[in-house]
Amino acid sequence: MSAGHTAVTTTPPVVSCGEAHEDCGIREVLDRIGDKWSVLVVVELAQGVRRFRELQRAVPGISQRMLTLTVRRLERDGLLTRTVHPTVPPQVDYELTPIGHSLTHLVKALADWSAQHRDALARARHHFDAAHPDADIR
Amino acid sequence: MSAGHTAVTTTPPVVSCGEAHEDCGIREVLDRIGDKWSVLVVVELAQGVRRFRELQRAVPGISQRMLTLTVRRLERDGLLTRTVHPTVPPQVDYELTPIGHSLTHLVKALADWSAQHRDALARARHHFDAAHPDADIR
DNA sequence: CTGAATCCGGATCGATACTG
DNA sequence: CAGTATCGATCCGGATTCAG
Repeated sequence: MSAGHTAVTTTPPVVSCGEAHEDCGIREVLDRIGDKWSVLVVVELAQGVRRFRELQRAVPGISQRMLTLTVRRLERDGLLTRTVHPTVPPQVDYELTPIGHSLTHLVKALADWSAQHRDALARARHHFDAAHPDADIR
Repeated sequence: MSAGHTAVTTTPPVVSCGEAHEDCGIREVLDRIGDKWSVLVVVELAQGVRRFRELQRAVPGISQRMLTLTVRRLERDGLLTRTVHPTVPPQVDYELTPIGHSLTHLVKALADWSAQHRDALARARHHFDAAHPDADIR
């Protein structure tokens, strides 16, 4: 056990993945809802049952392909149910499961945080860009 | 087990982006912390001040390039500060700003949700994969 | 209406080598 | 130690077309 230098770390650990950062499970969540469309679909479904077209209209910009993939993945993870009505023309209803609904609370926390710090973030970014005109960050 | 669903018909709109889904600001947040490494870096920095190498060791798997890009972006958004000590060899300290710290609460919510539903998600996925062996979702 | 299949451009990420 | 630069693989996502 080589002593080495003792790092100064006395900060109230709001988050700590057990002892090691070990990922916790944060990555798991973000891998699921961190994509471009999942949360938007979840937000819309938080309002109630939606059909495929309704979802597509409610989430402007999403392509059929992406909507299909998104709802399929959400279904796979048990966050929503997919109900096919054997009618013609076909009708498919999507609805959040209880777990999916519990996720909306998380999304709300995200939205709240965003609303609260949006201005500060924008200012910080503007300040940084002014100080580093030729930064290749973005 | 009480039979019959207790008809949660009227679900309280936990999240709703005003009238239109209009994105709220959820996408903004996810565009920032939804990437592969940001939250892991934030989690590590939640423990205290860290140097570049310390961060890299604390987040196994991250490359120098990705760590550099990640901390630069976080700095740009005002989530952390970067302090260069004019010593030799060079030493650079990274530390969360108050805003960055406030983000850790959000991350904790994510971790909690993940821990709480991880099993259910895994079961749902397993069940789905068994029912759809040839689904091209993943 | 709902969705599958295909093609393709861009973004992301990792590995490696080099610098101060 | 703390980066920067370059390259290539991979993935994500959009547009289009076809099908039940």
